[in-house]
Amino acid sequence: MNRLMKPGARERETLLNSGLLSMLGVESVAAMMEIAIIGNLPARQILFREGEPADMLHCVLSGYIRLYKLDPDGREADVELYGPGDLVGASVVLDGGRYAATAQAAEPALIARFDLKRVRDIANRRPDLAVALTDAVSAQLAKVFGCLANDRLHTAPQRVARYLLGHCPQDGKAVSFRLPYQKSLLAGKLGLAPEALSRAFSMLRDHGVTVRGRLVHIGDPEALRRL
Amino acid sequence: MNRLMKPGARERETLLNSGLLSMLGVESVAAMMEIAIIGNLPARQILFREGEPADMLHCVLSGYIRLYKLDPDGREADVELYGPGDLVGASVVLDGGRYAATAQAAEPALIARFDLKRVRDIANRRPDLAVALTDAVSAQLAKVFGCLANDRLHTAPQRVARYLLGHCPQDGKAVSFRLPYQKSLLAGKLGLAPEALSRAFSMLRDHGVTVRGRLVHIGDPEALRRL
DNA sequence: CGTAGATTTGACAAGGCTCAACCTCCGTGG
DNA sequence: CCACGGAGGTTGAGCCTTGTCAAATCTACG
Repeated sequence: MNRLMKPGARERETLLNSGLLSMLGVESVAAMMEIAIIGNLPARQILFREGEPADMLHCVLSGYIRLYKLDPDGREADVELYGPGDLVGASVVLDGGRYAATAQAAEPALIARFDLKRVRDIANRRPDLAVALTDAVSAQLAKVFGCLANDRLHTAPQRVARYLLGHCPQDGKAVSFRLPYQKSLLAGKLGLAPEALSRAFSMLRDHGVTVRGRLVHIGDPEALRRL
Repeated sequence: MNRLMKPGARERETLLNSGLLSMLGVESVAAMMEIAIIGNLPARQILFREGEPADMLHCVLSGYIRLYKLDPDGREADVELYGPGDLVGASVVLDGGRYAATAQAAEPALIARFDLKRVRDIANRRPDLAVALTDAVSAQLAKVFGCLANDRLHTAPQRVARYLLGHCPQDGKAVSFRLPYQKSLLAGKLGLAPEALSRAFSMLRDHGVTVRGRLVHIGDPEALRRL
């Protein structure tokens, strides 16, 4: 990890808007700020590995962090992709616990780190933090349930269509936007091989979806929804 | 729901050993006991449906509760299977939240219900409850991560082998045991069609696994692990 | 302008779902 | 006591989807 530091004005600002801190009272925010350490991760840097004793909680400030599990044979399966504001490693607020998966910076990223022991100390004193943590983890759980069901119920083109719809305004108008990360990352997030994602995109061409690089244009959101 | 009642001696005993209550101090246990309502569910009874406003937290005392999500077309995908001691619906300790999936008794079951508002009240006063909730939800999150990765990395026979190994003593000796529930439930839990589970079992016959009804015999756990 | 990395495409094979038939317990009622 | 019927489970056939490997392109950025 490069350049450890105390949060400066920029970082405090971002942290205040993060999923966790934004739910806290001023005193808990202050306590968390007190123990926050900002770190700058180069792309591909590992934050922690599956099975290691968990000693840190992380919050993404910018960039993306990929959470994945390894096969005995070395194959990887992504289980989550965290972006700005997300809590990483919340699956082990358990003390004495171990990380359930490996976390890696998918691109250069800025994160805040909190010593897990100290977080628990604060949580034991300040219920608002404990409750906010529960809420954060609950939300992640709900999201993963959705992902699991999505995997089991829908084909690749359907999953991609859903993903795209999730990034559209809900009115039925045509839209364009930029994918927030590489396609290979998106493929992993959706549980697909990159080739399958590519093929899914080309099938969606027949349904009004145009992709050039990271730029996506959706001609008819309603048509996508009908897939 | 049939026969609502205050917990009797039997139920208090079981509750005390549940994942959540066993981590609490005596006063929090008392507070939770105070608001617990015991309910008796016939098989197939729905506890709550996906999308409904969440107002209750549940804890399984006996039997199994299946958590699943529905497709627009009516197909179901199981996302979790809760047994005795497990917390159901923890994915929404969020206030104002909605249930993320539908919960149904897979067989006649006994459960404890807690009013979610009151649980939050207690959690706001007693950090040990808030922290215990976080731990419970974290553990579920870690489990689902495992499930998702398992789905994406392993074939049907491999998933079944892993499941069986998870129910063996870890020494390498041969063992027999009873499946805790029907095969169709197990299939859902593993993300398989019942036919696929059946075929997986028959492939595992070549690796020392014998299945008759719910009785499973594993001749050589080590061989299974090597799959 | 070149190179490393990212993406696409094609050919294949394997894996798992669906449908449909059959089988095996078991409990019920004649 | 036996036939019947239903639920759960197994088996077979065919098809669709997706992972894998290899090669061709493409793209970003130094």
